[in-house]
Amino acid sequence: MKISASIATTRDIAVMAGVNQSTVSRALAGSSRIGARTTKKIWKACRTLNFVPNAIARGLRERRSRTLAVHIPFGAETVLADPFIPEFLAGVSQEAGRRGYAVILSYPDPERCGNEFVNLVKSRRADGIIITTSLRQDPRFALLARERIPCVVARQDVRLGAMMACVDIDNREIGCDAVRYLLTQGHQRLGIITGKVDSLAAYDFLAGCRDALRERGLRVRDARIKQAPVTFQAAYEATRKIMAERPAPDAILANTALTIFGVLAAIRDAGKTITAMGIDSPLLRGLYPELPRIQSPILELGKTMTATLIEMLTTGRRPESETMLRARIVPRA
Amino acid sequence: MKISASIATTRDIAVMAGVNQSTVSRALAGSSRIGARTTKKIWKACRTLNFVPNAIARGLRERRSRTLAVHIPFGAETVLADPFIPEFLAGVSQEAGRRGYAVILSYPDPERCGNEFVNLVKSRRADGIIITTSLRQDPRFALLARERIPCVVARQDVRLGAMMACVDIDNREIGCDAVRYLLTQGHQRLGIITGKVDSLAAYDFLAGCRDALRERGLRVRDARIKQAPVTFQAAYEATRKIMAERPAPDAILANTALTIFGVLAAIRDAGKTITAMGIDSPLLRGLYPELPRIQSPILELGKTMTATLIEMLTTGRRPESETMLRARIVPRA
DNA sequence: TTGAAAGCGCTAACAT
DNA sequence: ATGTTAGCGCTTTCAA
Repeated sequence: MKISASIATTRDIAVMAGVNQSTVSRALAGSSRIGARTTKKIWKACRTLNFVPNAIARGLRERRSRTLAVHIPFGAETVLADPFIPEFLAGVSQEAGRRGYAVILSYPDPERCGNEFVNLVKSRRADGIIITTSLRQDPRFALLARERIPCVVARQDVRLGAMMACVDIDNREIGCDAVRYLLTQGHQRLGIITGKVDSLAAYDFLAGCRDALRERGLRVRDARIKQAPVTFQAAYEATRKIMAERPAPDAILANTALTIFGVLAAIRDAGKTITAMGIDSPLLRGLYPELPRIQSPILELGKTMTATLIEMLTTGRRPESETMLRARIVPRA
Repeated sequence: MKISASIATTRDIAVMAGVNQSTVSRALAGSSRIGARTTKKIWKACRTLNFVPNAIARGLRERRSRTLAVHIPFGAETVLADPFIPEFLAGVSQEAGRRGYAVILSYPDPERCGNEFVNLVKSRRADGIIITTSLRQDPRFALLARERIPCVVARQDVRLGAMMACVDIDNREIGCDAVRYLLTQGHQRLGIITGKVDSLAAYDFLAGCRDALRERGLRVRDARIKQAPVTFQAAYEATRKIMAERPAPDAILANTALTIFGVLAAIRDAGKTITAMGIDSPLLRGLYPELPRIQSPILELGKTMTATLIEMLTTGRRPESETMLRARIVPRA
């Protein structure tokens, strides 16, 4: 019985197949100029020895690890509850796996510095970074540009470094489409709950809302707009305040998967029946199937960011333009 | 201006500090027998050259990558929505980071085979695996044992391999405590919604429920027990069925963070006011602050599994016993 | 206390 | 079509 089934090296394969070690390497890499007979012998040896190539050795030699890091720099409370995260990670993981890349997870540790994620690349553990921050003027971006870290980011108001690409969901369009939809449905006085303005997502979303309001000849200040942290509690409180204003809103719009639940709870507790519209999630769909929703392509976002990063790592150049993903409005049932 | 700030090697440091490359290596490893003056020079050179050690090279030499993989083998729909995941990953990531380990994410790709996670270790990308499956008789376990993969798993009914350790939340205790609590509160006819029996979590949870029922002299069949997939819809339907039975239940208990919402929706739609009790989450706490809840130590589970795996990798031996984490009952507000 | 040298397992340039 | 050889950047004997 074999003691250990997994320490076979290309050398062992070479010995068993009676060829040179570099021939093994070539055969496994799919080089064309290898004899059919030799190839067969090599593959057989691989199977019997249960060979799996040592990715570390390959990485050292090739100077890349075929691994990418995904950094999720939210505040602690959001990180633990946002339904965005599992779906996004699944997208990243699937696309990376399909292309032979592994994924390193880089959560921020609230206790620590928070910039170690660049070291994942500098230490060659990862070839590039996917970073989901939505902060405006995030200091991380200067760092990434300065260190020349290949990365894909959500759209930013900063100049992109040479190895930075942009993929995002078009939040401005979301805001615009959502407001248009609600107005079309006959709603007159909208309440809008967004994250704080230091979030680019909230900023863009609001800009889109304003576009749609103006388009209909409505003054922006006719809408009740509240900016609150992306937590259940904050959204709840903001909604209560909006509902207390006169004239009272007849529809409320929220721009994150989490806050819409705070909105709904506040509406319920006030005993009102106001239409609420928010980002779709399995839970929202289940709890309030009748409500209109914004379907954000989170899985696709993860996949596209990943594909873009790998493309950039492969070609060595960043794409000419940003990629903007479209969300979809799911009308009231 | 430096073209690239991050390709410095120990050799470069050595040249700059005027010492041998191996001296640099020793100094950085914190070897005691290095002159104070030399150490100082080396550190200075590291700072000016912006040195970050190449983890790949070190991994090749040390034959370990100081990286661990976390594998999340749920069904697709659950993976995308389960609030368990972000919190668990945060726990893993924090503990790993604190100990100088990186974390590789291994989601299953529904399209693919699903056993590639063992290759993460065989290819030396990871030193060990954290695996969160809760399936009874999961075939993965035989595989992990056969391949001698160091891993930490949730408690299983299988014999553990030499390098397998167990850390789990005590689901039996949860079931027992929850039923006891509801009975103490004066509820007489419990409905219980769990995942399917092929889930060990559901199995143990039910066993605990039975313990508590018997303890009070109640027959198990007096409780309405429904086993449904861990999805919103399934829980909703199961709850409707339970509520239709006679005598009708006066409290319903659910054992996952997701299903409780299906239960609550069904109760709401039926226009009843039945107590529901489920696993705590920020959303549940926000939406129904008055309900009793089961507080599962998910973050701690992630941390403990990680600590256990690293301990095992360091010592080379698995711990003598399983670790069981306790959940806490949060009473009705 | 430090230097010299070997080698982890792989790829690739150069020979044959 | 295949063999030879030289490293990738680090840790770790073995000498001095």
